[in-house]
Amino acid sequence: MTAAAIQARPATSARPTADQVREILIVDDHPLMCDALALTLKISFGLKNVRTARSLSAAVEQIRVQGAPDAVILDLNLPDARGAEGIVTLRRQLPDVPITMISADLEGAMISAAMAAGAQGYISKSLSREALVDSLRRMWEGEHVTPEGYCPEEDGAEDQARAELARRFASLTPQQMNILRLICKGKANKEISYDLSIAEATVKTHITAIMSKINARRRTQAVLLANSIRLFEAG
Amino acid sequence: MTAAAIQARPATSARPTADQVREILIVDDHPLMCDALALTLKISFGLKNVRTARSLSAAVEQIRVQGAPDAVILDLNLPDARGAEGIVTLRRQLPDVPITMISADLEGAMISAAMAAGAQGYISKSLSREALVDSLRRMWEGEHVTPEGYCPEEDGAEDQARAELARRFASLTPQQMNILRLICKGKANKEISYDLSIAEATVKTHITAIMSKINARRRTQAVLLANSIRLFEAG
DNA sequence: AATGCCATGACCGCAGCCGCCATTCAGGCG
DNA sequence: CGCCTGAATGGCGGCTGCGGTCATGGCATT
Repeated sequence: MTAAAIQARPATSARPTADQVREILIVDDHPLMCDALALTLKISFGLKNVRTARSLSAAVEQIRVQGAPDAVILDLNLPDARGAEGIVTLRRQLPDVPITMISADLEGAMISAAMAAGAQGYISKSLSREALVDSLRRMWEGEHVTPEGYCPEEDGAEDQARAELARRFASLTPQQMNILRLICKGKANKEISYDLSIAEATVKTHITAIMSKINARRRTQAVLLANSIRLFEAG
Repeated sequence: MTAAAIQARPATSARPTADQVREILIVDDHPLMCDALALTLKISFGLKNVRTARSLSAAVEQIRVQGAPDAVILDLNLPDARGAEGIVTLRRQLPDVPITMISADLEGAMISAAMAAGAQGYISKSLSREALVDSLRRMWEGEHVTPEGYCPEEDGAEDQARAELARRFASLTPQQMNILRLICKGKANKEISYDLSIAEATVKTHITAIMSKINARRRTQAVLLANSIRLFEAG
């Protein structure tokens, strides 16, 4: 499955190069960081088309309207998506586009979660311009890039299982993701139905679909699975 | 409640000293580490009474029979207790005894979890003899000792809330802890009853008691609370 | 006698599974 | 072009069984 996804990249060349990246999308709610990144990219890579979005939902909508970019830079902590949710969601729309995670938090567990979810790389917000540019170029050439201090702790099998799990979560529809998020806050079906202004019966139906997709039987298992790949961070 | 527990320390001196530590208990399933620690302690502190236990349950039983030691050194990964469970359990029996966590894993989140659960300090297994002895002495004098690279990220309020939560978990009875552990694996009541060879009705009663103690209403909330202080690590 | 832990069965509401319908969108075809 | 169709998504109510509460009792320690 993994190999197939990688080979699905349009075969303009056996090995992608950074030159192919013409249009990029930055998703970050922090305006300054957004501008700084955009400027750096324009200068260092000569990019003209740098798009930005302030939230995950805005990014999704923009991709739907304006089409797919050639690369994405994604903040870990967005107003509507903390944790791996952002990657998983964008992976649905952009199966072949390299997604770079950017964050101030360099905790090992978070990095592995992001990589397992399908990120092309993970870089620190406090990186120097040169290092940033270099990391991005390497990612756009197909390399997986992680911060220095991070050792992959690749058990192989375990990591692959988490990637498979991330793929399952990626198959959830937006509404299903909303409901799962509330489940993972410990809410009851009735509360969820009120929050989303739908009938409790509908909530249950969605939950059944979620369970089926992620291969869980009890809702507690769903919570555990979501937490195991850090789908939603504390909030 | 908190103040009472702290003041319960025998008022032999306003400020405890390392000299008061005469008898110590090491809880570790790794025989070599156990022996190495015991030897080091005997030499460096002149201790004669070094007791050992290979599992959490063995430690609990030994304390019940032989009485309380003056200090405890506790491995993070025991066969019957991974994560903060060990601290929480021993804290029940030994509210006034300094418990030192020892582990190879230096992840920040795990350290804060252990400290919030009531550990006196946290030291690495790969520490030099001098550093080890020094850290232990400082802990036994009342100081809270954490590894070098670790910054407490004390939000104060948040950390205090977690400590309060750990105290609540400490009030669980052994059987309740067993049941909570299985709940946190995503098991259904019927499965739990089978695993523990009791009636499902009994399981439910225990769960109600657990919920009441940790202030949760749905079982998913219980799972989230347990995970938030890393009561049980993956297994 | 009193307290704390464990265990049980009966009761009730919610969780999870079923079948069914409305809307939307993409594509095939007269 | 209009129409049909099928797949995907969101939505609903009913049924069964599990999850959570209550009242009760046995057993050990104090």
